Amino acid sequence: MNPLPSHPQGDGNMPAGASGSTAGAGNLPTFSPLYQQIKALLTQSLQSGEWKPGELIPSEVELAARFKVSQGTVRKAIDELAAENLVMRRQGKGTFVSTHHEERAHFRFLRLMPDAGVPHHPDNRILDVARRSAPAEVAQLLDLKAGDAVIYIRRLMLFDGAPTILEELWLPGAIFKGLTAERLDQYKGPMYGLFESEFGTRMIRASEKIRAVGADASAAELLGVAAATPLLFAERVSFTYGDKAVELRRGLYLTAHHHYQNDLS
Amino acid sequence: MNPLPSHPQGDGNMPAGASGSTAGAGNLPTFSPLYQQIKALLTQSLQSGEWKPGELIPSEVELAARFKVSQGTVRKAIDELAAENLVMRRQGKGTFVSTHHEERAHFRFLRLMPDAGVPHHPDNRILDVARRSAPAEVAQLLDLKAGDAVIYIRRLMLFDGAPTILEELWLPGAIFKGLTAERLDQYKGPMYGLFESEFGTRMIRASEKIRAVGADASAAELLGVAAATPLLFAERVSFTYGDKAVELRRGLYLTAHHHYQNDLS
DNA sequence: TAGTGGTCTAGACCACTAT
DNA sequence: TAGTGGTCTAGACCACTAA
Repeated sequence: MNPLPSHPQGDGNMPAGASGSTAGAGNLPTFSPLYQQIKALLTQSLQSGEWKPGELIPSEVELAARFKVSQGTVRKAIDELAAENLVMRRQGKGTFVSTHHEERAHFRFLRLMPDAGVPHHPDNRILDVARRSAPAEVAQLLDLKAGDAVIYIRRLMLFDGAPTILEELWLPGAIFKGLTAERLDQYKGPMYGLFESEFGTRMIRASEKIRAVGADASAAELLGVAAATPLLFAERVSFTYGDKAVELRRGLYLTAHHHYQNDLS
Repeated sequence: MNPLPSHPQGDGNMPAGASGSTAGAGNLPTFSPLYQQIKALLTQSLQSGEWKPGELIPSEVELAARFKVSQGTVRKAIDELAAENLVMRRQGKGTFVSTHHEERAHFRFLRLMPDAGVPHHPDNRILDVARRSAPAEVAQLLDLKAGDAVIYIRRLMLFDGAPTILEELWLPGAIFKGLTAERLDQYKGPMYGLFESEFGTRMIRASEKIRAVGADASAAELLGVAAATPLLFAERVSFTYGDKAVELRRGLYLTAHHHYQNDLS
């Protein structure tokens, strides 16, 4: 069956043209190019878990047959997904669902780099895991209702043994049910990898606001610096498919021997 | 004349295929797809000033005829240039060379946003303009020799009347000959616009390293805060075509009512 | 109405990977 | 050798803009 709601194509001999198809007869009058509709369908399959992180998705020819469009149209849809880092193309092998269990993904969201030397993976020390009800401000940023259950995590990250990042995380309780300190302690690697594997929630985009602040007594002690030491403060909201917020993260970065790297273009 | 060094195409009836053409007979054995070669040629025309910022470039069909390739190949080349913000496509009108004289370009490189309200253009107050010889560190970042002539600029930027950014700039003297305090004072709008219009040097990419620091006496006074107030410190190196460094900028940002906005993907 | 970029198709061949 | 993504062509029609 054709999963596309009536796009103007007949026997396959007549080009469809760029006519943005309408959604059925008398339905929503949404117009969009065919490849965008294909892209949306592919995204749905990613979101639903039909194709899981790290897995191979069907080939372009197979998808073209399934959707009854040309390979070029499927290709353009996948091109955009690849540009958004949702999938990865590998010539000769196929197209794979992106995963946070890859070296290259690790440092795309960890922007703190050493001033000298090569980037290392930090050691994590979980300080706190607790189930709480969301404060108003947290609830608003996570698109929850104030008082909804959230999981609160506090951790210290050490680079080469030196405490460098102090982070607080708030996660929607409904999604991350059963996340305990033990599981966090056992887990090696980036937290987004755990979220993806254990909770089926893959972070795909984030928005950060960065400021400079002075260390309070608690942060100063944990980071091993004097009180009022200037720290970089980053507030991050992460989103999964459908622009759904799934994490609020507030980090204090010690930038004595590290810097936040950003490339503008 | 065919500006492409012998790509394997005959009478125009035989598809060229994806064979990366060699550069002439017995020349550099560099292989690259046709569209990448076209892209390089287009970039040359941008760099040389054949098409100036804001201007319309030739249409896809005209370029296809000029280079003796199909329109689809030209299209793919231009697609990449558009993705890199070197050109802007406008349906029905044509493809235009990007320019810093556009609203949308202003805030792509000015990442400091007000915590509340809409972004405003800052007022600039030039504090200092001087011709100097490049310190070793500056020379290294700008890919100059230590002692080479550089232009040093110091300025204060005010948002809604409040001093918020204190910046130092180092520019290669050879490129920005004749840049005076008067011209900087007279000029309204982003400095990159002036660089582009008056000096034919267009910034297209930048790399920033960000830290938190405490305000020294001088910065504190100019920004109207107490000494040791935490400030965000951003060191930026800007590049023009060919990854040539053309600016070193060091800014201190007061983040009491503003934040550095960054989107990760 | 003419010209531009935007979409879509169909078919060819290439480069790479695995069997 | 078969299958995958990558490149290239040729031609059609659509959406938008301006004269």
